[in-house]
Amino acid sequence: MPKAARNIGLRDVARVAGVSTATVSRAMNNPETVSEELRARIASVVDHLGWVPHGAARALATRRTGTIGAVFPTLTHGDFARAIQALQHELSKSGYTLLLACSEYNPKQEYEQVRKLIERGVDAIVLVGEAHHPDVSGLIQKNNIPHVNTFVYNPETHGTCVGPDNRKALYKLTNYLIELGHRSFGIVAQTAENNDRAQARLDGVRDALAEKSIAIQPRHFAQGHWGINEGRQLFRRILESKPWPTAVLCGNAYLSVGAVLESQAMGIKVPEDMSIVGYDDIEMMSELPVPITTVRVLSDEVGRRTARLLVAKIENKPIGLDLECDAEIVVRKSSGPAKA
Amino acid sequence: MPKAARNIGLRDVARVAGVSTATVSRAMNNPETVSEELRARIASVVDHLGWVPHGAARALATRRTGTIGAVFPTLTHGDFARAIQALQHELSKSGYTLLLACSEYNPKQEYEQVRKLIERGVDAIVLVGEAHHPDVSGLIQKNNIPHVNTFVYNPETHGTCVGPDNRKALYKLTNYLIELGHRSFGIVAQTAENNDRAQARLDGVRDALAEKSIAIQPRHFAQGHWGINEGRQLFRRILESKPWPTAVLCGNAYLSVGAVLESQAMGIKVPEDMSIVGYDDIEMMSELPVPITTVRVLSDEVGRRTARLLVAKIENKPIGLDLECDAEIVVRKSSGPAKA
DNA sequence: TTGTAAGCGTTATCAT
DNA sequence: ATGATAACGCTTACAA
Repeated sequence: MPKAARNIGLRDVARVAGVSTATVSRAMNNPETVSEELRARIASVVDHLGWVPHGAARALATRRTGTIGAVFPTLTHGDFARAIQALQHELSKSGYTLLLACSEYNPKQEYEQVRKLIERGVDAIVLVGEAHHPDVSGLIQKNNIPHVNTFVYNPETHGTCVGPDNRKALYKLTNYLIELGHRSFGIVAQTAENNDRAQARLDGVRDALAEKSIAIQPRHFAQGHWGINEGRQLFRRILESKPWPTAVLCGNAYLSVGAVLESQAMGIKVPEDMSIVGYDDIEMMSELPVPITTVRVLSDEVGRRTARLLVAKIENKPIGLDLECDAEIVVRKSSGPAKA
Repeated sequence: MPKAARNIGLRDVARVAGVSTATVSRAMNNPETVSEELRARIASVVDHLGWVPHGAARALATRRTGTIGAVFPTLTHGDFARAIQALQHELSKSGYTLLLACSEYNPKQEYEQVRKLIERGVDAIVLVGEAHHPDVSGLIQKNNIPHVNTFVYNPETHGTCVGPDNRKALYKLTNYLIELGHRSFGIVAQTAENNDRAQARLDGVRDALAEKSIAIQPRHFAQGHWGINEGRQLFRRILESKPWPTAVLCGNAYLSVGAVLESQAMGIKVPEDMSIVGYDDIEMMSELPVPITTVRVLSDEVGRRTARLLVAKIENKPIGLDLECDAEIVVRKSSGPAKA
């Protein structure tokens, strides 16, 4: 147990200022209901004593903590990091603070984190994706906590999600390649395990191909996680035997960077011999010798809108906000017409 | 104001289980002091009622929140993100949660964030660097909160910092280049404004050069922030007029990637015509066609050790831990002997 | 406009 | 081993 150093409290301020505790409290939270004179006197005492209100006590009394909980799969992906930063920035404008946790793509861990966050009394919860541990939604419901699923948009669950429509995005991207004449595709996919967004993107590709009766050969399909080196390996595996696909779709930014770097190392001409496209837009993709065609989602925008949506929910205000974020195809040099 | 839905509380559990509130509390926090029978009965009631303890109330009673506050300049730099993730992971093992804020390299904002964190009752605080707003240390001291400065190591402030010795790291790196015969240096520096680590690194370079009476020509010194594109521009600016330096030191990973990509675009042979080195090690640096020599700091390790140090401080345990993190020079193809 | 006093949901100190 | 009960520091009816 820590020392018993009685700290400065509201009562001390009240005593020194010669007013009641209620007045000090009001002076802090509803200044307009306190006479100017007292307000000034109290302010100076607060300053002089260096009093910092005790959040837990306030939380206990108001039943609100001013704290928002977020569980992200990882913080090291640039898009999540940007979203978190924007989320944090926007929330702090409204006086909220971010309580951050990390699930490491593990649903059980996500559940535990959510539980902990609720215990900490968060006023709302932010998650990524719509696929969660079966008990998560029950937990959130039971405690009656506003929540938002990010990086997904699903018309059927409107109002609870903010992000791009992953399926639609890759449906569009695939059709763009089909229009360029491509008929043979390779996929360097991000594993869809515990990742409904990756799954949705894969579905988008498959839907688009199915409409043209194009099938993907098993040997042209490779799955991995994340990382330039992994992208290289998977890309190489797809090209193990000929004939090669004329277009390769990559599941995320880093996989696509790896694929393009490997293609260069192998002496493949991109896009003349082969088109390579990615998902997500990180700076590197436009700076490489062969800039990479990709889908750009403004992650900061996801974060910002999530923040606004949350605040609206917490404060029971109307949601005047478009919850579907654009997923724009950015055409760069790595894609072109299919080789004749 | 939110609805008044009286929630399930400790008293409800006590009532249903037919014991006192004190016993329930004990059963939760010191199970060994409660008879097996009651413990089981209480556990089942807790489960059945779906009771989640109220953190704020607990915090009010114990004067501890189980929450650690951290203020980082940004979350989008890979090294910070990794450190935060490791920090979070390690802290959660000991039952702590991370309250995260972002200063955006703005000291005043950092101060505000620290203040807010203290108000939220954090048990300890994590900052980056040792240069803070003048009032920060007073605030922390006054509230008697354990704190750690990360990504710095300074023997003079031992026990309050965890990280690499930035000055020493670049002193070593510079000497490595000097030993390769380089005498004319260019610097693509990270601006040192509000960034004592960048300053320390710059000092390391200058100290090493000064020992050999080497001066840097003003036109060979460029300063920027972060980003591949910025690295390109600054690199190009340094090469505006001849003679060129034979070695270019870059202030961070992205600046060095930009420099190397630009050197390739300009047809400069690296390392034959020029050596280029960076600081920090991100995956891309080893995957580029010309892998980049750099200084590797294990940011996860910084995060992990910070967590352990904090927990030790909070719980008044001895610190059995090396607080200086290695900064290892990783030699790759981008550096070599100076051109004759 | 200001003061009084009853909570808010736990923990911890006493007794028993 | 268990129970009563006083904190913990603030907010907020309700009274004045």
